Amino acid sequence: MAGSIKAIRGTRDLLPPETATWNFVDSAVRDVFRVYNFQEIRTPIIEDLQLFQRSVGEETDIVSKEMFAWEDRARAQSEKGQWLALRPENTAGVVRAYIEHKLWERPGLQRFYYIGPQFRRERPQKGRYRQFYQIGAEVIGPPAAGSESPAVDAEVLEMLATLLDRLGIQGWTLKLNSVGSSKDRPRYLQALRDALEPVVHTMCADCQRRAQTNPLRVLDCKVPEDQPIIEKLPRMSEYLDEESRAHFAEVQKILTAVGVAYEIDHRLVRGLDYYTRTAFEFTHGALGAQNAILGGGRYDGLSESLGGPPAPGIGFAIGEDRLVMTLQETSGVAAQPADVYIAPLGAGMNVEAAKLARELRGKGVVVVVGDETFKLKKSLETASKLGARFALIIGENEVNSGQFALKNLATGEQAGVERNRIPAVLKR
RNA sequence: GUGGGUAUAGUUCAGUGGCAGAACGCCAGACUGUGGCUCUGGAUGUCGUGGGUUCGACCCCCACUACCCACCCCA
Repeated sequence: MAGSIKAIRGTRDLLPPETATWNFVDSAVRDVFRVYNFQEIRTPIIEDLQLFQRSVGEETDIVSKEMFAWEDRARAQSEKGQWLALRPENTAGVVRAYIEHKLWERPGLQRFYYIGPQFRRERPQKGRYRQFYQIGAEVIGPPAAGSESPAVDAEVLEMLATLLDRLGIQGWTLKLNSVGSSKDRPRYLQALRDALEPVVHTMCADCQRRAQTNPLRVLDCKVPEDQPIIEKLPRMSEYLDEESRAHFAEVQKILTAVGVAYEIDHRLVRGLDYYTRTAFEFTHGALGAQNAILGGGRYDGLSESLGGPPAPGIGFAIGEDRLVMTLQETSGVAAQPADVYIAPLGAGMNVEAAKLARELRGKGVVVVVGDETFKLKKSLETASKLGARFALIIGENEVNSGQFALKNLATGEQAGVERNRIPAVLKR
């Protein structure tokens, strides 16, 4: 319809039967995370803009160009308005909540997971939306609780591998790198800048820009001509101090021991400023250009940069839209059909149908009810299209005799069933 | 933000400077209370929006918008 209101750019409606796949993913996630003792956290969709400036980083594309942000009305004339933003990711909100509610006072490590919408004002394309959904988890806590342990990193990665396997996703790749601690990073960045300085003018325009704004991103460049240069650039691994090196080695040792396959990718970098040390990405070939199905890493200094106590952590975010996409390209999930379609036949039968439907639903039977004005032919046709297993006819004959006509729509068999036996017959 | 492609029925898509099409779907019918298969009939479109050229534009031109793909960035 021309002129009618449509979903706004970059947003979309998720309709049945596709929503069945989303529900399948959600429940698999809750199942798997539960046995790792992760618990759900729900944070607001709106946050103080500063939260993202101080965590994700003011210079990142996400914060500098892609935020939905606005100034809230001031409450008093003397005050200035507060800048609010739709969350572009959820780790910052979780860490904010951790600090705000003093969750370090709780025993041990905090293990949270979340499932929810995130917002970035990017140009939409395959696997990229302005409102998109992330499934994420965070492990965070005081160092004394073991939050810095490489065992935590390995456990999180192993959990992800378990989840993807559980979902039946095949052909994923785990890419792993260490981007260094806050002590390692400046030394590496300096080395990178020094190495780029004499050669950057021969590189692509994007790299020349990146060399200025975010030298790590140069490693990401896909321009073929630049590859020989990038291969010769210093690697992060050469600039890790002894502690970081041992940490990363231990993560790999455990992964190998538990049988999770990974690839070291020296050029893997993350786009958010808060990441330190272990960084990772799971990719999948079926996704097109946006091939990262999930990404994450350690953020040892994030709590402090938000005004909290030392609380190292590690987390990840799964792009649920992309996950569902790979699932649909491989398997797909069928919507649950109705157990029975009740076809009331003739005046007064809607009442009988409603009574029976209520009883059956109380016993967990999935019931769809037709209408007494429908011709039987139409009711049966609708029942078939819905994929119902049975059609139950309620007409004068049935009410008088007490024998209800129950038809198996797959076999075509039909039999009279006493009213009190109907639930038993319909049980799967 | 940049580039390319696309825009016609609910969906997937044909189409020609001179009355708008197919398939699937939807609705109805093929004698009484029996679906799937088949047959028959029907409805639905301001041909994305706004301008322009023309006797006449769904078709040609311009602008805009949206969607798709890619860059960028990321999940």
